[in-house]
Amino acid sequence: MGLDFTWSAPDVARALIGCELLVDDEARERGGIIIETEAYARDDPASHSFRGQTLRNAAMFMPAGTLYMYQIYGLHYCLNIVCGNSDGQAVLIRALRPTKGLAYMEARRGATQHLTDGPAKLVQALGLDKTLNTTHLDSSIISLTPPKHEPTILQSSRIGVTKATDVLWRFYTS
DNA sequence: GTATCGATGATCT
DNA sequence: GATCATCGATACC
Repeated sequence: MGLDFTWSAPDVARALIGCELLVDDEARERGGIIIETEAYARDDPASHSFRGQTLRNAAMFMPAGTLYMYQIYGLHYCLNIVCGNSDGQAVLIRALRPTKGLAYMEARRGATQHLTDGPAKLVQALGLDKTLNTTHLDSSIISLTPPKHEPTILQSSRIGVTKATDVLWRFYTS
């Protein structure tokens, strides 16, 4: 069982809850348990892919498992994993529960609280940058480990979007 | 604890 | 010129 990124984005978003996401390069291993995700699809007014492929969202139309990192509000970066069949689907990683590399992440964030409780915060804490965009998970410094036991999954409408607010594609666990 | 608001710049219309 | 898949500071409860 586990997880197949060629699944639809909502299925992958649900399956990612409880997985441990670790980043390991020559500096330090750091990461945590994924506790919040959001799915975005092709025919989805809230998705970057809704109006078709552009330079920014090109990664979303690449094969499943490709990483999509974009800059938002001119300041922050967010991390997505592409799903489906090169058809404009992706899952936004919104929050982690830190498990490893606390000191590294505290240094990256300049704080000891709220290290990874937001999509841009976790990117900063993990020390990721836009060079990961369009690269593939399997050849990146990021690894994913499935949960030992399925966590309790809750869902809601997506955060910070004004379109398709009736779609319950935010998945999280307490 | 919640609410509001400004920062800041790439992207798209 | 408008729009952001956000965050942090501030004010208030």
